[in-house]
Amino acid sequence: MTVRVRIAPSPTGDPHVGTAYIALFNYVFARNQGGKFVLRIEDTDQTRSHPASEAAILRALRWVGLNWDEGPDVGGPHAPYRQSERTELYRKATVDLLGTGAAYRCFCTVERLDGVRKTQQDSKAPFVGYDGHCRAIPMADSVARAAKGEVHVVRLRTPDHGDTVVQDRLRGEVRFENSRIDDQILMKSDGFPTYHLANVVDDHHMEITHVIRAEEWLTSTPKHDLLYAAFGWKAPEWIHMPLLRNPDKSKISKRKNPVSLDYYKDAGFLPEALLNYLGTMGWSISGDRDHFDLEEMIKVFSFDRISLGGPVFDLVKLTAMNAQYLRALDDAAIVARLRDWRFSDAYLQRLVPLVRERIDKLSDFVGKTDLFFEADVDFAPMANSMIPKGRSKAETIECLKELVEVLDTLRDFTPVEIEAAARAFAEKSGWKPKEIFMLLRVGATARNATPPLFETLSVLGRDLSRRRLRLCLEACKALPDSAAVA
RNA sequence: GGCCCCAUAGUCUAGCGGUUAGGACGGCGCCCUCUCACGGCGCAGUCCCGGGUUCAAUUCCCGGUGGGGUCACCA
Repeated sequence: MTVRVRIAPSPTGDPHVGTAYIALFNYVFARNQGGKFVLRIEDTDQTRSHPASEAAILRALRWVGLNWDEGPDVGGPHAPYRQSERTELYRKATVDLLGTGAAYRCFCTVERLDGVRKTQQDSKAPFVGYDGHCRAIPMADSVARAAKGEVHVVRLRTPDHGDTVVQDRLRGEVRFENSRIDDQILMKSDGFPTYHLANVVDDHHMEITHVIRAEEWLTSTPKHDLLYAAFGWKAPEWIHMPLLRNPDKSKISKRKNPVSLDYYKDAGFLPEALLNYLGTMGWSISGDRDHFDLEEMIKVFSFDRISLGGPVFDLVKLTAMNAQYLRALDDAAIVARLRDWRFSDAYLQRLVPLVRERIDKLSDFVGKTDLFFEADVDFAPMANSMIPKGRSKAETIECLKELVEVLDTLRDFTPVEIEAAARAFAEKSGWKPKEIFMLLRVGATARNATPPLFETLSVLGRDLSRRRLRLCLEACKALPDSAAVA
């Protein structure tokens, strides 16, 4: 059997805890079965792919112990693994489908599509999706128009009647009415495939037998089954894992939960504790135990022990589990972990330039740099200085929210880039640069006096900065409305 | 809104027709102790509701309710 592990690197895409969660189950199942895994990198096109992000995701997965450099390994024969390097395959597949009539060219404009969708939504139609406008274009016309260079996409012709029954390993039969399945776009007008096409074509050529992915894909699975059928290929076994949730039960998101593996690393969580914790999300090793390591999980793994209620990712419980792992380490091991984490020469050398003028004795160092060695900081003592003079609580909250988004869009988290973005934001928002800088300082450090702001943010990194800004935002919300200083 | 998935304490879960409904986190209390932690012990707290099926439903079926997902030339 062969399983695939997908990673989707985007310009600012961080290694996501959800990616690790799904990767974990793929990894464990494959190792349990003595199977193989194929890594697939879903860089959709030139504008969105980002090599640095790709590397960061792989590094983070290795950090938690999911290592594709060892073991029953990456299926070399199926290279290349980047979607952007497999376009010829998708093109050929599309030609095949067009030839058999299983797919057709659609020349509709985006405007027309938007109009159709709006009409359907406004009239509360039971089906919202493509209306089949281009289905009836005769083959000869279709070919001629394409040859003339007319812009078009390629859609799958889905059946009008009957049902498509998806076999899900965890749920059994899941039935969908064909009349409600959209004529899915396979090939975009820019010549790149959609996920649906690339996914099916790659999984087939890479001889994937088991697809373990998140539940959010369940409703598009009938389209994938239909696509396999159109090609005359055998579909893999589908296994849809429950979705990790925020405390409010919605799908886990960075607005409500730290979601980047880099956050957990920076905050000083032990990778084996994080992995163990993820293993208890929707899966159990037995009735009275929740501590286990990767190898043990691999040895006894079974899908029969999956529970389908979406598990809430609970930082408090993760922290408790981490504490137990930490205590199980001997002193020397903890020293080694500390070194790797923040007490490396490399890290200290980043800190020293920031504080050398601020320390009169070596012993001042710890007091001046403590904010770099903390993860979540306490805003309670800052209650009186979070809201800038002359600004309202609501304004401050809104500003913090937008600042987080600004930081999220930065490609490299360098001081120069951060400063430029902060100044640009000040210009746009009508806040004075000084005000923005102070808000950023307080929000990211819970302190009024710090080393130079942009260098500080850069060293802290995107994930710690974001987390602290969010915590500050929450602390602001908890303030009485009268907290603003006149 | 249509479709799809799900439902055991606040949270993660065990259970797969008959159990005092088990474990973990969190909470509370006690013990240990120069403090604080750690550790140990204990307590409180759960089968969403309504119908069936059955001698017997947390467990099986149906309906409701609730939560979630999904309805893009994103993945």
